[in-house]
Amino acid sequence: MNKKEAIFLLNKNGYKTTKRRKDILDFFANADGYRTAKELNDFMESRYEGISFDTVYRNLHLYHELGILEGTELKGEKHFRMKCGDHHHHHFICNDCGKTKKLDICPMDEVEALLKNFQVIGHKFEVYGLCPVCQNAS
Amino acid sequence: MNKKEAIFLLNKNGYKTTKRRKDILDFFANADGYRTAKELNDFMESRYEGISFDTVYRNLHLYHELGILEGTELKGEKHFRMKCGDHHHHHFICNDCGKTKKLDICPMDEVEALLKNFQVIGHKFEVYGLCPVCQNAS
DNA sequence: ATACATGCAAACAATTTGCATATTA
DNA sequence: TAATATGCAAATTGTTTGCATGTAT
Repeated sequence: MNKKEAIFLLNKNGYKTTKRRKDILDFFANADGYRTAKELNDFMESRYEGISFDTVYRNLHLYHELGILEGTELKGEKHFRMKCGDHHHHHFICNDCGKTKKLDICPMDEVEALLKNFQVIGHKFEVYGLCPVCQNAS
Repeated sequence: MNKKEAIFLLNKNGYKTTKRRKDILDFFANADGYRTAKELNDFMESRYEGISFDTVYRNLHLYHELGILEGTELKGEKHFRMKCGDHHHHHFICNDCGKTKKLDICPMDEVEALLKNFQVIGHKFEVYGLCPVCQNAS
């Protein structure tokens, strides 16, 4: 997902492209990894005098609903990143900077065979650690 | 982990075995799956007039710290279950009842090969869906 | 012009803390 | 009895809502 596609999705669903919404997309486009509502709000505060947390939350929720962002829970906090929608995959996620690396492995084929009488609806596979950059920093 | 081992761990670390703590262990021993703080509190309220949420939270936190319980985020809420400590594995988790089925597959061997310059610290692999019982119920 | 978006304030929910009292070892 | 656990009330944090005003289409 990139900014242009996201704006198309917004308009298609009857939502307006405001300056704030575009800046939120810029933030995630540059982030290249998982970010919290707080981090986004800090960024937005640096651009707008008196922006409020509700705008941040409302738009995070909207973007998540529209499939522009995907969310996960890291270290007890909700994190979001731009959804990468090409094909199914999982991520390595850096504990320090939140950046991600795509993992082109999915264990579900093997697993489904073990779950004959169970209805599988979804799954989560995430690997955590330190990326090369953050290893050197610490 | 069973109740006896948990109490041993409590004492070993200088914590006392109160009636409430034993009941919390009973709750998780019978649950056989993931439960929320709210569900535990409801159970405790049925046994104690005027028990307070802080006792529940404090003990969940303590048990988690001691490795008696393990936690995960399901449907936006923190859930806990008795830790099963024999050998490394993952779980199928029923979206309805929270019960789990052990999955004796771990995809990490394959994955580590992809992460040569990354320091892997942990991982999460969970499968969600409906167990046979809950499929019939709905 | 109309409908949607935002800021503000307030509400709400989940979780944590300080302190006096009660309980365990 | 000495140290830990609990209940209560209040504080903290994260998130959501109603409403008047502002802005995009």
